[in-house]
Amino acid sequence: MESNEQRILSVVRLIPMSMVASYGQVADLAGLPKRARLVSKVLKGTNDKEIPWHRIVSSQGKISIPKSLPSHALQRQLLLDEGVDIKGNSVNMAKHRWQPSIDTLLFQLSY
DNA sequence: TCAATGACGTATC
DNA sequence: CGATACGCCATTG
Repeated sequence: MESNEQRILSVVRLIPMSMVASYGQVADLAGLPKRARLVSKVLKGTNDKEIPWHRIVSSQGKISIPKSLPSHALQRQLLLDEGVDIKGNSVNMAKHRWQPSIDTLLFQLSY
């Protein structure tokens, strides 16, 4: 059986350049409703360079990492480098919200 | 056990 | 738009 962590990372890997998704959105797509906090926990603990963790923000488009942590500035910079519109610490969701096609999900996932 | 915690979400004011 | 309140849930101590 595939672990929840694995399913979450599988979804995050699908997010394309300059697009973002929310913790809750990822949880839902991974088949784990009400588990947004689990997503944050998983991302916090992964070191895999292939995982675009910086493309995950709150449902309001704000960077959730505390400003006191260095990774907050890092996420912000990584997004800017991809051409994402950010004002303050909020992403322009209307423009960058990720909308995966059903085909994308069926191809990459097995459920 | 149980209370506290957190890279959350939604509703209200 | 910012602040607060409360719901939700796995993890921690």
